[in-house]
Parts: sequence; C-alpha cells; structure tokens
Amino acid sequence: MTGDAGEGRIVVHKYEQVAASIRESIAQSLSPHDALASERELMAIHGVSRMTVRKAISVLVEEGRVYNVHGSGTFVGSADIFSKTPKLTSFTEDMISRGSTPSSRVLELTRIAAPDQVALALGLAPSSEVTKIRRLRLADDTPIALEEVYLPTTVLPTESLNLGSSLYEQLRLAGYEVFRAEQEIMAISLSAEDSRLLDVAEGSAALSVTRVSSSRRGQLIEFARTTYRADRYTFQLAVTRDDK
Amino acid sequence: MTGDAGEGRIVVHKYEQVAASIRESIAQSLSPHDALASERELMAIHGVSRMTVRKAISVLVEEGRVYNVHGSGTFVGSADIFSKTPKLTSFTEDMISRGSTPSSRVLELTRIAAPDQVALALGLAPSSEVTKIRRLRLADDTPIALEEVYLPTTVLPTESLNLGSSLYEQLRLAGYEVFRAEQEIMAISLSAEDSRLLDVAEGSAALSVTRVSSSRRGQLIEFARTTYRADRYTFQLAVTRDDK
DNA sequence: AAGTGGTCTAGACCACCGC
DNA sequence: CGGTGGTCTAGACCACTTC
Repeated sequence: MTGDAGEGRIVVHKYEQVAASIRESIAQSLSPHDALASERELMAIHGVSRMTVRKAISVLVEEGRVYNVHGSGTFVGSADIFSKTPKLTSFTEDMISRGSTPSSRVLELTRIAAPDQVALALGLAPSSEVTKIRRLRLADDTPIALEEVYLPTTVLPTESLNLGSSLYEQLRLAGYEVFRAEQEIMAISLSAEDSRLLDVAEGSAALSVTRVSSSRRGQLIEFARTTYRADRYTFQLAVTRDDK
Repeated sequence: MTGDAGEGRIVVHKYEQVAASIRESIAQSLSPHDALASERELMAIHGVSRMTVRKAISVLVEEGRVYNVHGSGTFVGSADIFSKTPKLTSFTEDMISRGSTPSSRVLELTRIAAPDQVALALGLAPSSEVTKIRRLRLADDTPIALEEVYLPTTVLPTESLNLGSSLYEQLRLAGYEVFRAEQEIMAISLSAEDSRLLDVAEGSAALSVTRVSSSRRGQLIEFARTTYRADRYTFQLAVTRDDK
C-alpha cells in the first residue's frame, strides 16, 4: 500500500502523522497543563508502536508545545511559552516570521582579497578572493539593518551570484548546503556612515550579529555581519537549565 | 538497596556509558571528520541494542561532538565547533565558564509593589509584592554588568533570601525549580547613573538581557534584567537550519 | 550491490508519581 | 498500588551514499 494516488506523494513518517494529530488535539480541545492521552493510549489510538509515539512526542517537546513529567504524564505547555529555539534563518525568512515585509538595497558587490578577520574565521589563506556583498535591509520600507556577507569565490563565483533569489538556495545547489552557524551577538555604537544609512542619530546603539556558517560536514562557507537598529530589532530565545 | 556505600550511587544508563566510551575514543584516537564505528559495530562492541547505540549518538549530536550523514556514517565534528547551545545559567556559573572570577556588590534589596512590566511578565496582579534585588556584577574585580532581579514574595519571602548563596538553589528548595527561561537580547545606550556604576562613558552601548524564568510546569518564577558592558561581554550561540 | 543511518514493531522491565 | 514516562531488547524494512 503506497497510496500513490493523487498528488506526488513524498513519504510522510508515521511519527509526523501522530505529532500532527496531537498538535490538532491541542489546538482544538486542550488547554495549557491539560494531560495528553498516555503513550499507551496513543499507541492504540493511532495503531503504532510505543517508539513511534515517543518520537512524535519528542518532536512536540522540542517545539515547546508539551512537556513530560516522569511518572505523571505528558502535558500541554503554557500558551505564551512558544518555542523560540533560535534557528538559522535568512534575513528574508526572519522578517516574514516576524510579520514584516522585507526588502533590500545593494550597496556593494565586489570581488576582493579577504580581510584578515574573514580569512581567519573561514580558514582561508591570507589574501584569498572572496565576494563581498553589502546590503541595506529594510522591513516594511524602513531601514532595519546593514548586512555584510563574505563568500569565498571558490564556493560561488562572483559572476554567478543572483542577489534576487535566496543565497542559501544558490549555495545548496552549488553543493554547499548551510547547516549550522556560530553567532556572536554584541552591542556597538554606530559609525557616522552606518547611522546615516540606518537613519538614526550618530553614535546610537545597535545590535551586531557576526555569523560563521558551515555545512553539515563542517566546511566553512560564509562569514556575515549584520548590524541591526536597536529600536527595531531584538533577539529572542528560549533556554533550558541542566537538561536532565 | 540504596547503594549507600561510598558516594551516593545513581543508576548510570547504558546509553550514557556508550556515549562516554565514544567520547573517549574521540579524545584519544579520532580527528575531526573521521568516521565513528557504524551503529551495528557499536552494538557488537558494547553488547547493546541498536536503539541504545542511537540514543548514545543522539546525546553526542546534541553536544555538537559528532554529526550524522544518512547513508554514509557518523563523523567527528570540527574541533572549533564546540557545543554552544545556550543554556540557562546564573551569573556566577556564566563567569566561571568564561574563565573569570565573579563577585558582586548589592546595591539594593527591597520589597516593593511590582512595576507594571514585571507584573505583566510574571502574570501577577497589578501591585503584588515582589522582592527587588539590584547588584553590580564584577568579573576579575572589574564591573561587567548591572543586574535587577524581581521575585514574587509568594515564591520566596524577602526575609528568607540569602544573597550569599545560589538563588536558583534556594528557589529549588522552596519548590520552584527553574527549568527554562525566555530571554530577549537588545542593545541600549547607558543612562548616566548606569554608566557611572559600570565605569564607562555616559551613553556607551550596552547589551541588555531580559529574562523570564519558569518551572518545568510553566509557573512564572523570576523576572530579571542584566545590562552588560559592550566591551566586556558578548553573547555566543550555535544555531542549526531545518532541524530534522 | 553492499553498507550506512532512519524508521518501525512488539514486546519487556525499571523509576517515579499520586492515591 | 496502578498508571505514567524512561530505558532497553531483538528483530525488520526503507532511504540514502558509495563503489
């Protein structure tokens, strides 16, 4: 039974179906701190094994929708505590998820020798060639950030870049799928030029995020620095203690 | 059978033993991007089932020590890519893990009516009583942060507070174990008073972290705001894309 | 085609919670 | 004490990578 009728079917794992069903139950008929059906009941309801039920629940736990209490049950999480595990997103994805409409203005697109800090961070020889992209990013037509991206030309030649479409998608097609990144968040005072571009007073505080992206295999792909207006952008994340 | 001999014996799960063994192999004889033994080999080596091996590996993946490639194997992660999944830590723990010696100076310890923002964030009635703790935090005897903590007096009476020992430990003993927190990170310009306390120029940029902590069950426990000197503190974290 | 990790089954026992 | 989640076994088939 492959259920190939209808649309082009990609395999949907059973645990995803179970998780989706539980998500629906939560949305329709459960309140925060209500108990879910027990794992053994969920096995019977969905006709799957215990491991599949537990995998489904673990997905929901990671999403912050439910929590386990050993010996007692699995419960719906507080409504206002939605999952904010930070994910690696593009500026465009980030703005859309925040409910804003993103746009951008290219300020610079050049091929240069990698600055020392970039070469060091990406493990490149001292003056390797990189593509530098500098863009003013806007949300709902108001400046919100300045972004500088550095890409080794060996990863993606400058000429084949298309700033009109997703950079991460182009990297993926070139065999460099971005999988993880290390980010450093700091506060800075804006320079005269940057404050003019962002349309704020000189010396205003700003949030600066430096990112080094790598593939699943650990190849260093991208160095980026994004400077956000302090009055229009904050960074939110959920953290847990201990673990276990 | 409490196993009271020597130190308190707690059950060590098999997957933890397998994980520990793999950690040791990595430290002793493997380099980044070397392949681990396959899951089936690890089953034989440790005499455990596949699920136990996979659980052990999943622990290591979460620590950032190894990564999976479907169809190919499990590999040692890059050395410089150590786990930076942000955890909820106290100021003291944070400074120690950064290699500094923490100390602090209490600026204020009062019982007040909760400010609007605090009452709102903690879900308290408008003028509920809270304990306000304001401290100057130092690292290696130099000011690094200003911290304001608000605790409902119903959680912990002001009089029973002991600022000399871990606040989280006191909360745990009072039945309010802090499990998770939502944090908001933003950039601000320092006020005249705060810049004097932190020993920097007035109007300097600073990193402000606002935290709302809750128990495993979602009870809101603590509201805190910490203002860090931009030149002495940055926030680092690893993020991944997609999930799955 | 062979080997790898990813999903899944149908059981079992243990540790913990609340009555 | 019964019910809950946490760990664990011994299998099986699938999807993917590599040769």
